[in-house]
Amino acid sequence: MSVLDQALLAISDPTRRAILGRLAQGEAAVMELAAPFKMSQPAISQHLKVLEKAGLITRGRDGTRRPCRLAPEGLVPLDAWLSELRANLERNYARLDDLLAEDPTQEKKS
Amino acid sequence: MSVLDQALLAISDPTRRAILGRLAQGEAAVMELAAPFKMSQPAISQHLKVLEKAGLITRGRDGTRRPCRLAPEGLVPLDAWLSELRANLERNYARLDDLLAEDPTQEKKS
DNA sequence: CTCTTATATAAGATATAACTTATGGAAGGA
DNA sequence: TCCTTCCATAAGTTATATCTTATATAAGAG
Repeated sequence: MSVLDQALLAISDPTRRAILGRLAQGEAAVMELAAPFKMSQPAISQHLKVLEKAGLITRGRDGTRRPCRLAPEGLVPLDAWLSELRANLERNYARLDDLLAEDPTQEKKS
Repeated sequence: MSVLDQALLAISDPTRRAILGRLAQGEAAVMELAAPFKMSQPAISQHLKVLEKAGLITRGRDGTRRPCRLAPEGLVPLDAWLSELRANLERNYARLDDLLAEDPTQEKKS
């Protein structure tokens, strides 16, 4: 599974998106991240593992706590994919515009 | 499952991303979309159903063919989420910068 | 070392995703 | 009408995601 697959699969889960949203406001440890949810702590730890593997967060050590930080670089492959998709889309639109701009009853060569 | 969940889950699959990539260059029917893959045609139809439910493609009818088109509006929720995440991140950075700009040995109020 | 706190891991249940093959349906051509 | 093409749906299989509870581990306090 590519890093892009992993990142997209990771953020397709609303719990994990909420976690990232929280981390965008500053680092937080597991208990703090788990607090807003009805889920068990192990469930949150598992979500964090998914986010870490996807390169979307990093984790440190502070005594017994494991503070998590958002890793914005993890979004780069997603940005790149979106950009490429849109660039191709634009090229397609431009091509269609060119076709319409030609006089269809007169011109024939590309 | 929210529309954002659906869109992200949809594009987390490399086959579906490839299909979207192909459609970015212009509309195409199912057989044409299936051609590059080793998968069966029903598998592609199922992927297309996922993309359609996620609002990422639309489908027409042209005789016996079902031409598919990219629906860029389907990416709007994703754009919105990414923007908000980054806006929060920026706010966080700005706040940290402010804290550092204060003289920590002298100032105390926020 | 013992106790506590914070977190990770293991094991297991359940749901869902992603394929397959087989079949059904819709539209056009002969 | 019959046949063919294009595509969708059904049913079944296998893999994986996402929880749960129970337990292990890591680090500091006393």
